[in-house]
Amino acid sequence: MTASNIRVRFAPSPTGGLHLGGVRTALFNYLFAKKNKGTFVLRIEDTDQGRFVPGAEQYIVDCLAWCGISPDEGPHKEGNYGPYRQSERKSSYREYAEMLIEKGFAYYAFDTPEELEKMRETFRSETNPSPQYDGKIRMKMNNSLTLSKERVDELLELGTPHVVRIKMPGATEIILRDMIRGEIAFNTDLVDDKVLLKADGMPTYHLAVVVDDHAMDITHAFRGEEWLPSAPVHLLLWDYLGWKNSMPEWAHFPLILKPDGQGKLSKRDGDRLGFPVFAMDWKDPKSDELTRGFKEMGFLPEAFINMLAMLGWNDGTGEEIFGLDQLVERFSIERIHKGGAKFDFEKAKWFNQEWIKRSETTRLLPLVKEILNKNGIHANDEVLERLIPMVKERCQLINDFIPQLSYFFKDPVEIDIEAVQSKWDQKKHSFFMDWIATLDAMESWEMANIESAFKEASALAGIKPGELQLPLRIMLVGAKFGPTVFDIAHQIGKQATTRRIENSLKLLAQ
RNA sequence: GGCCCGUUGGUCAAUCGGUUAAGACGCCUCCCUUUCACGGAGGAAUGAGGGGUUCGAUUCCCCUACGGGCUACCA
Repeated sequence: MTASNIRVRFAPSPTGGLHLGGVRTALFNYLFAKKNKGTFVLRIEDTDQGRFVPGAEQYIVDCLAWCGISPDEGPHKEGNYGPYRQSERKSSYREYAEMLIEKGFAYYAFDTPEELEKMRETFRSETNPSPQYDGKIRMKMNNSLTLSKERVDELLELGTPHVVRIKMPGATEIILRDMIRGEIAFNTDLVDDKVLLKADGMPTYHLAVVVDDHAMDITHAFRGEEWLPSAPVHLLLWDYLGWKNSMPEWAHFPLILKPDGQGKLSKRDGDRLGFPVFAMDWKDPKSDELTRGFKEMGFLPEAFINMLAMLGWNDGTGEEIFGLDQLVERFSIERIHKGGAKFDFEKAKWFNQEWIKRSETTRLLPLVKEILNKNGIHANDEVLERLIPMVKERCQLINDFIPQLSYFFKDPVEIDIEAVQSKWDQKKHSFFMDWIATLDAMESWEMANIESAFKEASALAGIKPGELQLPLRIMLVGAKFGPTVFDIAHQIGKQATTRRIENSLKLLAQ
């Protein structure tokens, strides 16, 4: 087990809740790193102060921890490549931007936002709805390519706001080799002069990703498909900066799409369709708006991760239930799909149910206990150890343990009396009256005894036991669900059993 | 509009030129159970369209259609 020099990173922006797609990108990075005995780095891309949201970084760290895919290095776990926040690396970017200018691969641009808007307006047309700052128009703009050296120096000296743009070469074909998609060719004539360094001195993603991937010795750069169009810029930068030989291998992951309609999955879809999109609850610090997460909705992290891994990847065997260790063992970038996958919440819940079914009681107990506590039911471990195995296969979500377990602790409030009323008669009433008396006299409260007493009494009354079981269930549980009735009676005890029967008999008598 | 990526049942998907085109979710039927669930047995449902290449295309190529992404001093 020797450590390799494989290094990958997950590089989110701390702008809000951590989205499904983000977690999957992190997961695939993690799996690849672990599979290859490499290092998984977390880098915070907080270069946009306008979108920075306090608390979002800690939230990301917490989400990854919940999922069991914590980074080996990051802002909260220092390694040899820190700092891991781009805002703290700010000073390093400008020198690279200037190096590019010196080499003639980039230039200063002094155009104001208004001038840029004006440019877009004047060049906008039917055939060109979004004009770019590119090779065709850069000579018409306010930059160090069009201004005299003296004027540029003067402007810089005056502290005039400016950006640095890459000077895209003309008529060049750039080829990206993608581990999933193979070779993809781009024509540089069609790519614009992207801003590399913003007026506030912060780099854009384009510069930062290259500088930092290089600085952090990243060997494999994986990200979402939305980055494909700007890949030629990144490729060029690796070349221009003189690092071509150490450029990482690339892979662009397919997107996770909306279950209905089209487009990539967004937080709004979750709100609209009633399922979570974020890993954990996220409370926006500005609006105080709370967005529900998979964790709080009752998902096991094992299931969440498993479901995510199978969205856009599989190992070809047809097996679907994998723990993190198995995923690490079987994972391969090459088997990731090219096409996007629509998110299916029903399937997600199925994964969770499978994991609940397979989980040991000791795994489930603290989670069940917590959720019960929140709902005013304080059960001790001993009781829960008996009860959880009885109901767990009926639960898709951890939260389902509430209805499945609460009648063991509290008499049902809502009793589906209508379910028995239509077939109710005096004979059945007498049966239950008699049976209560029998129960009362019973000295050993064991399930077998309860059941045999029930069968004997029903034979005596001349009613099929089956016809009496449903009423009994309604009396004890309040509705048509739950394990064997005699099991329930046994668990809740003699007192509760007779009390619940009596209460229901009163209701039926009305 | 341009550029790029994609397209096997409703959804997730296997197949890497020759299969009755797996499997899973969901749906339906039945069995187990006079509850619900689990479990078991079945069922309906798929290669976007058109050209090639080939003895043979879901698989390779081209075109079209459709879907998606990008087209910010956001990532």
